[in-house]
Amino acid sequence: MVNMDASELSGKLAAIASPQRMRIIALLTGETLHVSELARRMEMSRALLYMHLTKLEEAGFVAGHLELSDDGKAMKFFEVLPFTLTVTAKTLVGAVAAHTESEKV
Amino acid sequence: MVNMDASELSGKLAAIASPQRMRIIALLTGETLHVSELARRMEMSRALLYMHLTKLEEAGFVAGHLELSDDGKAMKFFEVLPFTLTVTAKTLVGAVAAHTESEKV
DNA sequence: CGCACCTGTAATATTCTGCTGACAGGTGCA
DNA sequence: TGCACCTGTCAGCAGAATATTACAGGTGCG
Repeated sequence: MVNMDASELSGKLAAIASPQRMRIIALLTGETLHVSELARRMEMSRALLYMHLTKLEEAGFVAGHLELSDDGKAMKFFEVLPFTLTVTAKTLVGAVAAHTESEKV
Repeated sequence: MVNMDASELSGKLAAIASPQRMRIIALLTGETLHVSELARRMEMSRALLYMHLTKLEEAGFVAGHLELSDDGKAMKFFEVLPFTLTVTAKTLVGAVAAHTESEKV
């Protein structure tokens, strides 16, 4: 991931910019939880949580995988993927340049 | 700026997450421009540009100052402020903690 | 069987952003 | 006086993001 495209960078930043999603990552840091449990701790509906998790997963911040518990119940666990995102003016210049570059058909 | 509050961090990220605003910073990097000129290069209305500039200024990425041109016309110039924004899972944990902390009345 | 868990999604309402067009005001110059 | 520049703001609208409710499906347990 040497040079990030403007839209890609924008996607990542937007995904992480939401306070709710920041909380999700904070909760999942150090501890992997399944969706329902996470929903309880976040005090939000599962439907809404799915929306947030999808965005985080698309941006590459978290990963989910289905697991069978001891008593045979299917549970989807989510974990945070290690990441470091650094943004400077220079980064942005590069991203914008890479973007307009890719538009040259 | 040792520890950033969750809402503050969210504000900064949201401000910089927009492709349009990324372009603005890219254009202003190395060269300070006045509003009307910037609007022409961005190919957008001044009203819209003001909205973007306001967000960027509130987030601390750019700064604007009024200047008198040689022929006495008032022109508002904008420049990018040097910044480095690094986000990791740890950063977010700290931001969220700082935020809930500040809510303890 | 009924109950308590779980996953997943569709339809819907609500709130936030981005954007346009129009306005009011200022200066210099022919 | 009229034109070409500039700054600054407000009303309004379309679309995106956010959030809720409601549904359909599955498993184990008493």
